[in-house]
Amino acid sequence: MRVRLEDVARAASVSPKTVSRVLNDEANVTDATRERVRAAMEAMDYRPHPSARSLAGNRSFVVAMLYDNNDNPSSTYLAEIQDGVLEACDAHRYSMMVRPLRMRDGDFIRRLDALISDHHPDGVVLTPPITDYAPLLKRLREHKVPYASVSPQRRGKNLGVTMDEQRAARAIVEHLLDLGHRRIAHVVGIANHGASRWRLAGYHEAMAAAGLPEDPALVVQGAFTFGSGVEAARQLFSLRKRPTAVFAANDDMATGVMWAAGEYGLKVPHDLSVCGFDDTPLSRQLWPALTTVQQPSREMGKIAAEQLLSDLRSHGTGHLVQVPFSLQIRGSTAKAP
Amino acid sequence: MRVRLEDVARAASVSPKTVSRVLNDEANVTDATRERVRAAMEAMDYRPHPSARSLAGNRSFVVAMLYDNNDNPSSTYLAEIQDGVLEACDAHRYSMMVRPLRMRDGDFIRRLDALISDHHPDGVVLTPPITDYAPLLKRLREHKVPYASVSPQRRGKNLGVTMDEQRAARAIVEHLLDLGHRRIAHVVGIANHGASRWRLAGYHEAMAAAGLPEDPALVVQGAFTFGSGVEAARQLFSLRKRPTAVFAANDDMATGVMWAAGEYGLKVPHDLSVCGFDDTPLSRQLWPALTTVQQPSREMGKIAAEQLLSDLRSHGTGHLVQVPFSLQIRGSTAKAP
DNA sequence: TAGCAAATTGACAGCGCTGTCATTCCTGCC
DNA sequence: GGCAGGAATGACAGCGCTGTCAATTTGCTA
Repeated sequence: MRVRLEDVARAASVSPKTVSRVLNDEANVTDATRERVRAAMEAMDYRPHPSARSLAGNRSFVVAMLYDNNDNPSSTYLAEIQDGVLEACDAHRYSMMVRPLRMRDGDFIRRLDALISDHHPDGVVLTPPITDYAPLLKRLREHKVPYASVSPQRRGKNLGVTMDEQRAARAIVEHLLDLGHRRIAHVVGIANHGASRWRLAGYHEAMAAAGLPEDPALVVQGAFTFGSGVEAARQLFSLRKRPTAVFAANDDMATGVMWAAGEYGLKVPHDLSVCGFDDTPLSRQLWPALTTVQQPSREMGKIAAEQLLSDLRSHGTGHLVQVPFSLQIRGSTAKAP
Repeated sequence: MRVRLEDVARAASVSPKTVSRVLNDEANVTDATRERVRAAMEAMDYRPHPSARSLAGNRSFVVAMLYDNNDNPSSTYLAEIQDGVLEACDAHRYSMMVRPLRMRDGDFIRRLDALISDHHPDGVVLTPPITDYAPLLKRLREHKVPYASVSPQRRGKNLGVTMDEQRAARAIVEHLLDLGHRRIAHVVGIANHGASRWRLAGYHEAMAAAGLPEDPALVVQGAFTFGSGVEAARQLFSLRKRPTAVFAANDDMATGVMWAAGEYGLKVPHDLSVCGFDDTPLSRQLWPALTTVQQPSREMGKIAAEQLLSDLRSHGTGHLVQVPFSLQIRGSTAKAP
């Protein structure tokens, strides 16, 4: 039979309420008592019943991770964030609930309301690109459901985690500049995504800092997919003056660029340098391996969830954490021809 | 304030217990009463409190989806299954919990036990490759937690969903044979995975049926990844007598094969036909688009969850459903040179 | 039309915890 | 040594629902 809090209380010779206090890390328990209760819990392998805690304590121990599976960056990216969030939730004995929401759907808010009234999550983790969708944020605030974001566009006093993508993008373009490239193209991601904007801004910044004139033909729209990378590259390779390097806003598109290079008989990196962003597993499997920016997605998911949980525990302790990036210089970039 | 069952009862002039009966689709309620209660629920937008239901009814309304994120087929595949499972759970007002478990880790069973004692899932959905891991199944039975599987290797009286992958593999190889190919290679997936075995068996079957001699050099080991596809292809292209067609056990490896073809100056499909398996989004983005077998992963996840939920509701009503496959003949395969 | 079984409905306790508030146990200090 | 005041602990009700079983109504049969 299940071990209950009452059983632990009896074993530790205290009242159930005291065990509850220890369980919830509440104040006003002497160290000796706390230790005794802890030992009893341990010895009996006590597991609190989440539903009972939830019912009595008016909280759910559930964190919902919201994402947009329509307009999403890539399933690998989301899967990694999910893993990170899950790890953090696990560590704090929270459970994670995942929730696809399609921003473009009319019933977006209705589905959010349903999530909240059906499951009462204690908090929510938002992932790109829905970190900055105003109606969503408004609704969450109305329901008083705290949230933390992964790579939000607006950096306010909100919780979550970011990376300085603009500086990272600038750094990778500077790497190309250092290699002697001057005609450097950029394949942009989906418009309105923060990722697209920051990476483009970093590209502009690096080019401007190098005193290079902007050639609008070298900035091509993509959509974060392999296919869009192929198409963007075809446009670039059809120019009278081809670029000698392409910085794609993510690895999938960069892979598409490398693919298209093959079609045009361009050898990477001899004739063309290519770099991406994200450091997906794919980038290491390519040949040559892709120069890219490591974005620690899993870690970022974990941090976002931790900030949320910390803030749930004691309001005001959550922050917006910035994680460092690191360039992964690999075989796909080389001296300009 | 929250609408409670009691409020609905008052509005419908019945006892709380009767509302509960309607909520749980129990027998012995007159149609008139049932209707009246339903109307009241609707009018008041009543949402039962899952924790209260769970606590009183000794069930959790939670379905856990277990997967191996170490040795997994691909995150896209898992993400699609997850979406399907989630859809089914939502429809039945269950919540879904995801759970990575590493089969190769020593604490596999401990983590499973923790999942069960912490969250008490009413049922579990298993995904490849952990659908047939004996210690896992044993433990689930010991805990009396019902499970349904996606593509289990053993077809017993268990619940879940399958596709006749062997016949699908045979069909796609026959497609190559129809195009006049005789030297057809196969890139195998991770050993022990059902998917690898069935697809290989289908390949053998088709070749044998066509009366073609087996050339062991044409069967190369891969690992379901893009990179392993590239390497396998390099082996194949280094043979004195190259294959004219390659059937890779999944799309990622097929993409790798196409990539390697470029390295060797082989034009797809002119010099080499390539086909894959899964019909991932990637397969349509490639140029030429990949001939492959459509595996309706999302649908399969949904079906597996539905069978599980059906069986939870009334024991014995869940089945092992077989879904049809369909060949997606696209640009990557053509007449033998 | 009485009489009985089956169908329908309801009363009530209790699932395992936590919030509230009362009680007891310590301190330090005059 | 006695007492105020805060720290530690406990008693008890109740969170919102369902299981059990009792009460009532209904539908038949004789």
